[in-house]
Amino acid sequence: MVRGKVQLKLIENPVHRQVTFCKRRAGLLKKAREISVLCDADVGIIVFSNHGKLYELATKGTMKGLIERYKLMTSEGAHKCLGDDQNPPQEYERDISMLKKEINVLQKSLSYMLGEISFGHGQMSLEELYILERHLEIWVGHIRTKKMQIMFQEIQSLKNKEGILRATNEFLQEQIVEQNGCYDAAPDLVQRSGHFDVSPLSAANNNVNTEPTQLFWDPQTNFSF
Amino acid sequence: MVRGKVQLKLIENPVHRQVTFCKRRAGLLKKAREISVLCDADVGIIVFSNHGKLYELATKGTMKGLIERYKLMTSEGAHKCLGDDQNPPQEYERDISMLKKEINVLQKSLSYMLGEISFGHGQMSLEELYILERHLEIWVGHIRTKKMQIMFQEIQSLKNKEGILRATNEFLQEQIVEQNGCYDAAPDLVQRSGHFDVSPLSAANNNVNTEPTQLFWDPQTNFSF
DNA sequence: AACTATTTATAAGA
DNA sequence: TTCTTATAAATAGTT
Repeated sequence: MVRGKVQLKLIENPVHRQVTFCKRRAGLLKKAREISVLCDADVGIIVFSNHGKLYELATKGTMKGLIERYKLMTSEGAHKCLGDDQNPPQEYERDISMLKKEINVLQKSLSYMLGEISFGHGQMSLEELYILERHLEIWVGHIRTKKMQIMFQEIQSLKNKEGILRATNEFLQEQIVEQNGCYDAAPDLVQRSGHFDVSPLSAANNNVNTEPTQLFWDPQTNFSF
Repeated sequence: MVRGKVQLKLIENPVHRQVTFCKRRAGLLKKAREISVLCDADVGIIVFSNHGKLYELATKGTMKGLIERYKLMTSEGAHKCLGDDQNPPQEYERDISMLKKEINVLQKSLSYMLGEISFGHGQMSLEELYILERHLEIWVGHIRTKKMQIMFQEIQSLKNKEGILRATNEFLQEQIVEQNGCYDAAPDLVQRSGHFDVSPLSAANNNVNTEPTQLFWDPQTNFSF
C-alpha cells in the first residue's frame, strides 16, 4: 500500500526501481493513448530505461512520421533543409561515439547492480570485495549450469531425431527389399553416422563462434544430471 | 465531478475537449517527469493537438539528442548505403553492428541477472551466456586485483607505523638508560614482535570474518607489484 | 481558476 | 510476475 506521499527522487533499491518503472511506464503510455483518443491529439513517447532499453509509443501513424513532423515544426524559421540523413563521414563517428556511451551506461548499470546485490556502492572494503567476488563466482556457476541445461536439451532433441531417422531408415530399407529384392540399392548411411556424443556437438556449435572446446569441455563446469 | 467511468472516445464538445486536453497534457508531462526522476529514465514526449500545435518534453538533454539516440537504437544494424564502394562506410557499419551486438548482450545480461534476483526467467542463448560468463570472470579478476591493492596499501602503512614505533621505542629506551642507568626496566617488546609479513595480516584480519587464509593467499590471485 | 466527488494510478505486501 | 488493497493522485464536471 502507498504510505505517505511519494518522494520525488531516485528510488535507490534497484528492484523497487525496476518494478516502479514497469508500472509507471504502463501508466504513462495508457495516459498517452487516452488523451490521443479523447482529444484527437497525436502523441509520441520515447522512453529509455536506465539500462538503456527503448520503449516507444506513437498514437497515430509511426514514430518516424511523428519525428519528421516534429522536425518540420521546430526547424520552422531558418534552418537548413539540406541533406538530412546522408552525411556519412561525421555521422558515423557520432553514431559510434553515442553507442560507446550507451555501452558505458550499461556497464555502469551492471556494476551498480552487482554492487547492490551485496552492498551499496562507493569505495568497497576488503570484506565487501571478498563477498562480491564470491557472488560473481556463484553467477559464473549459474551461467555454466544454464549452458549445460541448454546443451542437454539439445542432445536429447538430437537423440530423439536420431531414433526417428534410424527407424524410418530401417523401414525404408525393408520396403526396398520387399519391392525389388535388391540388397545393394540402399546404403546404410544412418548406421555409419556418429553416436550422440559426437553429432550433437557439431549441431550445437552453430550457436557458438569462439573457443567451442572450452565451452563444452571446460573441466570446471559444474552441472549434474 | 466525475460521473461514471470516462468514455474512451473523442469528446464531441470542443470546449470540453480543449479543457480536457490541457489538463491531461499537464498530467501526462508530470507523469513523465516523475518516472524520469524516480527511475532514472530518459523520456521524450511529443504532442500535437488536434489544431496542430506542438507541445514537447525531454527529461534529460534535448529532444534532438533523444531523437538521435532513438534512431540509433531502432536502425537495426544493416541499412542503406550499399551503392557506395567506399571502404569507410562498410567499416563504420561493421563497427556499429558490433557495438550494437555488445549492447544487446549487456542488456540481456542485465535483465537476466535482474530476473534471477527478483523472479526467475529471461532466456539467453548459449553464445550470450558464454559471453556473460567471460565478462563475470574478468570482473572477478578485477576484484582480486583491487583486493590485493588494498592489502598492499595496508602492508605499506603498517610497515611505516612499525618503523615509527621502533624508532620511538629506541629513543625511549635511550632516555630511560640516561635517566636511571637501569638496563632491566624496559623490556624490548618491539624487537620481539613479528615482521611485516606476519603482523599486517593480523591487523588486516579485523576487516574479514571468513576464510582469511584463502582471502590472502589464494594462489589464483592475479596481482603483481 | 478553484473546488470536490469520483475515478484512476500505484506502492507495498502476499 | 500477478493479485490485492490501502492510499495518493488525477481529473470531470461544476462554480
